Amino acid sequence: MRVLLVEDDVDLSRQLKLALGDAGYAVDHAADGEEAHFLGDTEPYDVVVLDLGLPKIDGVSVLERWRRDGKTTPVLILTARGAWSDKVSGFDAGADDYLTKPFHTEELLARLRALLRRSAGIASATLSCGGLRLDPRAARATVSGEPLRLTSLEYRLLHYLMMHQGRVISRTELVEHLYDQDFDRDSNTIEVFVGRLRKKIGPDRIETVRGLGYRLTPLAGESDGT
Amino acid sequence: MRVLLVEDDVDLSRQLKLALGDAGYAVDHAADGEEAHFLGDTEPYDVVVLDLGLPKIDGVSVLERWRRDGKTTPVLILTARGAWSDKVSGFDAGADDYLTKPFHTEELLARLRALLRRSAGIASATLSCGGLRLDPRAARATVSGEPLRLTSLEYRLLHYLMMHQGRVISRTELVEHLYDQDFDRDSNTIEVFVGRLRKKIGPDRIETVRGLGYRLTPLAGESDGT
DNA sequence: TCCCCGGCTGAGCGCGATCTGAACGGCGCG
DNA sequence: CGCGCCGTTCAGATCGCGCTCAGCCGGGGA
Repeated sequence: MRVLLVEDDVDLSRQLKLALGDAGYAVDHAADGEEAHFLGDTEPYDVVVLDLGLPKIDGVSVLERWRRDGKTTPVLILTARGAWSDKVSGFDAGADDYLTKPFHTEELLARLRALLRRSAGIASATLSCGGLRLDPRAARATVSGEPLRLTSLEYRLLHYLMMHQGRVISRTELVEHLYDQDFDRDSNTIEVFVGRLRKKIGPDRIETVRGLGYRLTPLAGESDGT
Repeated sequence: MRVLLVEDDVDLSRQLKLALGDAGYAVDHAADGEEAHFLGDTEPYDVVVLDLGLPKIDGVSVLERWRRDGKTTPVLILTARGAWSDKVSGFDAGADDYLTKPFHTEELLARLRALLRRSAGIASATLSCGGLRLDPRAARATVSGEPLRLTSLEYRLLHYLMMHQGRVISRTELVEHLYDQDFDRDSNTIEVFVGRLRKKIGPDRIETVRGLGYRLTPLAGESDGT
């Protein structure tokens, strides 16, 4: 999952970037509204954390523009305590959630998880597919009850696949959502990791669709509608 | 499905060509308005992605000419940010959708799917015909619930047939829509692939109309559940 | 009936896509 | 500072796909 963090306070943004990174997100950071707007337009984020008090262009304006352009990426707004009007206008502008500063990193993470879940149209807090099960809260996955030992990237890969199970995901899409901006596009890391993941969760789970990408096959008996 | 990509920016067009190819389209590329106009006149595209700022002939003019000539191919326009007047004149000229640069590849793909669906007069996001069902979003097809394992070309073939079920499709038409420009016209690949497809979806689905082509027969008793 | 033409099919080939094992280099930790 | 873990790279192996070819079949007209 890839997140755009828009925050001008240097300390806070560094701290958040770390926390988000630790939580397994690929993080891009924008320090002002202009940069935020550009990045959000350019890169396919899964979710945006948007501070409102920003240099150059105000957060609300950035959000408004995105929405006017038809972007539906979930946005979580950070507001200063008591800045009530900000909150309202933020929601009006199309925010999906908000959080008042100061806050606990934990809460931010929880809200992000919820947002991602909602935006993927998934009800339950844990993902499952066949004997596979993944709990974003604990960042832990199991195959038929057995806990898996996954590295960070393996986990992220599995997470993304499970969020979009049944769909063919192109290598490009994976790269765009697992990594942040600067990443060498022609490299076969994805293949390598798919390989490693297969070795851990069983070879039949991830189907490769030649010329298109990969698909995590939801075995029969799944509820979850698209 | 075959798409004409009209874009003069070298980097962007290369990137888009890749992405479109990945998504299973046959892609032709025109780098200026003249070429675009010629290709659009000559080849039967299913959809056109048209950049507006073009050398030689402007995108809007190209579109206007096509429309004047009676072409109804859906056209998606790419505009530079904020070029509002372009957008308006683009719509006036007969565009079906627009996207402002920069944009996410995924959004372009989603909009193209929507356009193709709309242009075929199909409401539901998934195609169905008899026990056959095809979901373009997941790039997956099923026969009476059983998932099919189709190769890229088999899938494209089936997709095209299902989009035009009930109509006789000539071999030429198939070739023109499944491949890009340079393709050896006297070859029997189509027959081979029809054969393979029949083997996978059952022999009675695709009817041969001698001397004319093939027809996918929509059996009686369709309910179609979205 | 025989021949011609269009369509069908099984086999096989070449290429590019994908996989995989091994090795490298950075980083954190003891 | 040495060790182990991890992400990445590379090169060779492998495999599947799309295409061609050649022969077969079946229908229809002469």
